[in-house]
Amino acid sequence: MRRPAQTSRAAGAPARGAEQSESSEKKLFVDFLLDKNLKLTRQREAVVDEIFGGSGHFEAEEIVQRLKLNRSRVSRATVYRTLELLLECKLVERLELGGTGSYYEHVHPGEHHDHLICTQCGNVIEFHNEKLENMQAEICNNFDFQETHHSLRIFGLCSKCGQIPQ
Amino acid sequence: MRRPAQTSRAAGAPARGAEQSESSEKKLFVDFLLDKNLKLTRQREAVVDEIFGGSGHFEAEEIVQRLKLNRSRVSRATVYRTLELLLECKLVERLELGGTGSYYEHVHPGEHHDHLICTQCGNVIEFHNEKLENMQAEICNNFDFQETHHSLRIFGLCSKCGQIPQ
DNA sequence: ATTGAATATGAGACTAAATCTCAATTATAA
DNA sequence: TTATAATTGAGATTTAGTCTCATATTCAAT
Repeated sequence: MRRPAQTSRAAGAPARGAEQSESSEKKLFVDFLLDKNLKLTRQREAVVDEIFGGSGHFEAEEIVQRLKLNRSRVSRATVYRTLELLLECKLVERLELGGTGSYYEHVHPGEHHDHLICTQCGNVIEFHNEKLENMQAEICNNFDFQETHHSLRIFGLCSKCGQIPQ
Repeated sequence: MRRPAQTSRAAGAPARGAEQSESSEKKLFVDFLLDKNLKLTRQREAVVDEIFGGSGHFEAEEIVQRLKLNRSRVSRATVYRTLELLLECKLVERLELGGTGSYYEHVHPGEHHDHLICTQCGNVIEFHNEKLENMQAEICNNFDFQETHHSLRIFGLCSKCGQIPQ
């Protein structure tokens, strides 16, 4: 996986409709903060705006840099701390692409998806399959396991890379 | 996840029967080396013996230490390098438990399993579900994606931890 | 508006995990 | 035995992320 990873949006993981505005998601975050007696600071707001404003997956360091270039000054520590909060309230998911560090992605409420990861070109394809999700729920049930979140990653060669003889 | 992680073997991921001896798996590794014009060294053999001899999941550093204590001297670099080879020939799988580093586990040929990971006590439950695997294969097929491997992790509270009110 | 207390931040030190370097060593085929 | 390609080890280095703690900020109560 040499090239910087890109994201394709697949059927089943459609672009968010107009019924879910960015500000309503931001409100979810603000409510989450209130609920935990945490404060809405300039820095947290900047991080959230940056993440909700972008698309695809990103590294924590990328947010640090984007903030540095574009607008407010937010420290690395605060970016990581805010990402933790966003993970907790499920507006962001962590994604390990097989390399060393973690990627993150903004997820719209109730729109979880899984990933096909091309180990050749780095392309990441999102998909969602309800039957798969249901079966996982069933398995959890069998084990009396209370799921909070899950991650399914399928690694291999995408349609383009699969055609080139290895 | 505070305590050192432990592994439970669940139904569907049974203990290996007598029909698959450790030495036959070692032969798979040796053949893999030969096939790639790689050499069977004392160090590689020591790493493989250590891994095939143990059970459950482990960190790379753990193997470095176990080798240091028990028998031969093998450098950290060589342990990591040998793990890469074992991943490639699918005798070992990498497992990210949500913390910083990676875990590995010895997998017997054709016996892949997935994981339920308790974020409270660190317990890791293995499971295998053929229907789930088939559906994944179908999804790959739909995307013309050639899978090499996959990883499904379900995080949450195990039956014990789920009973304790949060 | 002011105040106070709890919460948050930033700079940079620190840690952990993994990779890299390259001179010296070793396995294997001829 | 020899040639050579592959391998190794020690430790430097990189990377990703966490931690510390003095200072600053938020926000509810006044």
